[in-house]
Amino acid sequence: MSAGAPYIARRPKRADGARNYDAILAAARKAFESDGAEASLEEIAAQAGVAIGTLYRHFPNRASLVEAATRDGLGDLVELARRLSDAPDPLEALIEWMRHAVRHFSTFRGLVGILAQSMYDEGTPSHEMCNAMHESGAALLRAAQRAGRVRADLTPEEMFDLLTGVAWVRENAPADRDRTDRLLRLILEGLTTRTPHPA
Amino acid sequence: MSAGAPYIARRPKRADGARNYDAILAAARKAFESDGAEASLEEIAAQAGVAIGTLYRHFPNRASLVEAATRDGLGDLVELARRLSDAPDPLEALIEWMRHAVRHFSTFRGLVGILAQSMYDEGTPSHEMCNAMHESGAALLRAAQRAGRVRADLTPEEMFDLLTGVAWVRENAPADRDRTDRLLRLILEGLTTRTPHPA
DNA sequence: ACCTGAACACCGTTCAAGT
DNA sequence: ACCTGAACACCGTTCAAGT
Repeated sequence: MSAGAPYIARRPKRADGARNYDAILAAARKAFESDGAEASLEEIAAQAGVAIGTLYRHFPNRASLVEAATRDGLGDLVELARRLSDAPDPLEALIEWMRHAVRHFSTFRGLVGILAQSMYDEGTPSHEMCNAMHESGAALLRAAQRAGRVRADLTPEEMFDLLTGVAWVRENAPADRDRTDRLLRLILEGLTTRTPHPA
Repeated sequence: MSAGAPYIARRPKRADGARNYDAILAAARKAFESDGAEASLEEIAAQAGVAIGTLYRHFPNRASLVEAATRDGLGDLVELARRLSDAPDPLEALIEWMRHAVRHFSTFRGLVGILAQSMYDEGTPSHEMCNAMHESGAALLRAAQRAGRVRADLTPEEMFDLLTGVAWVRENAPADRDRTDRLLRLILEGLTTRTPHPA
C-alpha cells in the first residue's frame, strides 16, 4: 500500500545545513501554532531566512516537517509514562498522562488528525514514535485496570479514540480551553469504577 | 467582527438556473463525501456540467455551498427532536437523537469542524440552522435531566463538545465506523445516573 | 553537501463578453 | 437573469545552476 519507508528528516552534520535545519524547524513550529498544520511552506522558508528549495531539501514533504516539529513532544509522552509507571496510584498516574496527551495532541490545529492517521498507518513518518507513545499509554491503562480502577473492558484503542476526540475539541475551542479539562473529567467518571475492585 | 450577513444560497426561479443549482448541489454532495469539505470546486463544476463561473454565481464561497449541501440534514435533526419530544422514555429519546446527530456531523470529512464553528460564530451561513439544531438537542437533554436520567450538571455545550468529538473520531475512522457506537455508549454510561432520581 | 530562485503546475476567484 | 471561459493570483513542488 505505502511506497517504501516514510521519509524521516535528519539534522545535517555540516554547520550551515544544521543551522538552516534548526531555523526552519523553529519557523515551522511558530507557523503551525498560528496557522495550523496547513501553514504556508513558503512563508516558513522566508521566516527562516532560507530559499524554498532549502526547506524541501531538508523536509521533502509536509508530513516530514510536521513529524520533526512534534517528535520531541511525543518522546516526552513516552518518557512521562515511564516515570509514572511506578506511581503509588495507577489511576492518578493514568489521568495525569491523559491530560498531557490531550495537550500535546492539540499543540496546533490539524495535528491530532495527522497523529490519528499515524497511529494506524505505517506509511507515515511518525508511525514508529506514535506506536511507542500508544504502547506507553496502554501500559498505564492496563496498570489502572489491574488495580480495578478502570473498567476492564476498555481497550487502548477506545481510550485513544476518546483522547483524540477531546484533543480535537480543544484544538477547535481556543477561546476557553479550560473546558477541555471538564470534558475529560466527565468521560473519566464514566470509565472509572465506582468502588475499587481487583480484576 | 463579521462583515455583514453571511450569504445564504437560494434556489433560482428561472428553469436553467434552478437546474444548474440542483446539479451543482448533487455534484458537491458526491465530491464532499469522497474528498471531504476541501473538495475541488472546479471538479464539482465540471461534474455538474457547468462552467466554474456558474458555480460561483450560485455559491459565492465554499461555506455557502457546504451550508446548502447540509441544510436538509440539520433540518432533519430539528424535526427528529420535535418527534422525540413526547417519547415515553426521555433518556432513550436523547440517545436516539445523539446517534443521529453524530451520524450527520460526520457526513463527510471536515463537516464537523465547520459545524462546530457555526454553532458559536454568527458570521457563518449555517449559524441560524445550527442554533435551531442546538436548541432542539438541548431541549431533549433538559427533559432527560428533569426525569433524573442524566446528571443534572451537564450543560448543552458540554454535550455538543462530546458529540462533535465523537463525530470527529468517526470522520477519521472510515474503516470501522461501528466502534463509534461503542464510544458513544462508553461516554453515555458516564453521563447517565445509575439509579433514576428526580432533579 | 548544501543553497538559490526561476519555472512549472494546479487551483481558487474574478470579470468582461455573451445569450 | 443567467452562463461561459479566459485571465489573474497564489502557492506547492521541482530542478538546473551555483558555492
